[in-house]
Amino acid sequence: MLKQETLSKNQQIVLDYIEKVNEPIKAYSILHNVQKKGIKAPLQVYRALDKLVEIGKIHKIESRNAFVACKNSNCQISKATAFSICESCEEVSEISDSKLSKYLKNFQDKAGMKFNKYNLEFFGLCKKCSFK
Amino acid sequence: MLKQETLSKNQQIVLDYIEKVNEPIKAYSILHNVQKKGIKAPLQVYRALDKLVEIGKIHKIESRNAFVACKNSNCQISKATAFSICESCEEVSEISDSKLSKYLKNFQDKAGMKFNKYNLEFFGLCKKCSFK
DNA sequence: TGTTAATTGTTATAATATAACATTGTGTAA
DNA sequence: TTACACAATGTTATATTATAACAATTAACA
Repeated sequence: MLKQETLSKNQQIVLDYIEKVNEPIKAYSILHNVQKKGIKAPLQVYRALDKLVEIGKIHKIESRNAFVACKNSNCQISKATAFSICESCEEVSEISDSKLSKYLKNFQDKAGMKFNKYNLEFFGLCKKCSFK
Repeated sequence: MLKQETLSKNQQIVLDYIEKVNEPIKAYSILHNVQKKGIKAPLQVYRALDKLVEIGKIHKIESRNAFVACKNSNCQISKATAFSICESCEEVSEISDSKLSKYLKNFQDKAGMKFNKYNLEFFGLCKKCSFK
């Protein structure tokens, strides 16, 4: 079988919802919100999430156990992710900085380990929150 | 009250164990292993973990929900963490690379957000596993 | 010594995620 | 077009990770 070109029903339902809310959202929150579409159980959501992460349509914000839609149209950098996270309002935005990604992709640790993936999460206060 | 200089009893028990195992370990695994020391409940472990993370004695590997002792003696960089993670054997090592940390500390995103903390996790195969 | 904050102990429960198994759908090649 | 292989689905149960709430105790220090 060739690499899947179209999403399955559940995958599409979950992706549609994540793209609609446009902010990090948790698995059980997704579940509550797609039940009207016929998805009834956590596993149905988690399986869709797994696949969507795998193909780069969404990313997991590890420190928050939440998922966001990928903002890099064609998802070429799904194995090289960076986010900024406001510790006050929890706003998350994906960082697309070619210098940063180039730097990290080429990073070699002292043990000579070759990386094929990384995830970077920055924490701080967003502009709005830093003036409060 | 001044900043705490000595660890509390539970904090010390948990830290001792984490330092002894010398690899990432999960909260409930810690719990099982320190029950002989009188720690009975998850909360006792989680509270110790929270404090130890806060003061930089340990770090959380977010993608694995596991905790490791900090390798940087005086823990000055506890707000700037980087790890390499082998996706095969799950070996984790802390990266201490002053160029990398300098680069990331000074990174400015396009929204002008000022960061006070970051966590970076690299994934790949360690030397041993890449020859299997 | 009185006050405040940190820590502890304890029970219960919330939140996140996977196991196991039976069934159905889909692409492709004989 | 049938048979195969694999992906996806549906379902129930359960595992794993983490916090809420509240009472009691301990430690620092003005």
